[in-house]
Amino acid sequence: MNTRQLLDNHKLSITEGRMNILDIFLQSKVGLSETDIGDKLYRKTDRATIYRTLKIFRETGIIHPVSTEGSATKYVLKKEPIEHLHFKCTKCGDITCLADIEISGYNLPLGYTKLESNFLIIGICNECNNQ
Amino acid sequence: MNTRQLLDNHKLSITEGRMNILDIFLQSKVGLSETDIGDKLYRKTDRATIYRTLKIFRETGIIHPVSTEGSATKYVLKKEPIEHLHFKCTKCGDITCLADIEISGYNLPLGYTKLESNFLIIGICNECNNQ
DNA sequence: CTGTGTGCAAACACTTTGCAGGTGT
DNA sequence: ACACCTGCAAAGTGTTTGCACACAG
Repeated sequence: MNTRQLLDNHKLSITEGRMNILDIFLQSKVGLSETDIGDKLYRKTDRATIYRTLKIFRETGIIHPVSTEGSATKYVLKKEPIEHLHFKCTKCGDITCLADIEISGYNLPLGYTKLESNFLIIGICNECNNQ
Repeated sequence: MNTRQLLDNHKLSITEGRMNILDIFLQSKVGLSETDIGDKLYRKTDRATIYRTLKIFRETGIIHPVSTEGSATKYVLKKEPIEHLHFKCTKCGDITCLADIEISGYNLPLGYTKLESNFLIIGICNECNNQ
């Protein structure tokens, strides 16, 4: 998936800054916060700009938040709309999508409407367990 | 459930401040943040104290966080250890436990260990839908 | 050319920390 | 009496906003 294409699909103008940030998401397997992104850009991009970009990416559905546990909000690229788990490792701090695990078998009470969902498991990841 | 008893069960010393805060949790059906609690105490209690109390209640397992979406962390009393849903209404902002809905039917990948979990649905609650 | 994106600076919201004095056991 | 709780003040993060200039379409 190409960054230009992705921005265009979501009707966003194509700027260098947005492509850089999108690139970082495309290359990351874990959830990213403003700070994570700023670091990877060697802080050459203003924080306000990154926050604004994250907001727009979120609103247009390019990314979605996976966790805010404890501190900054972390985001990942939006995958298929299947409900799936996110996993936060308390040792390394990384947040990953367990996209192959689908959640099912629940019904909301009468009168409730679902817009979004976020299923987070907190624990120790495979890599940290094998150390 | 009595506040004194509850604090004692968790080996916490019984102070007026803690009983007040615990009372508020016992009487609330929705998740509460520091600000929510401070307001209900007419801001007679220092913010730092409330934050410290929330931290201790969380560490001892009296309460657990249900959402931080957008802003302050909200907590509810810990119920049975069954995994259940939390629901955040985007209209009224309230967060409630859907304690009668149990989540099941998923397995973590090999090597992953679960410590905690937090399943949040975001949408419109029954009351807000009927307005 | 015109609207939108960006950097800078300031402000705001949420949370934590050190210290001195007060309270629970 | 001693440990722990609390208030106060300050500081530390995370995030948003107004404005002037720069850039994309």
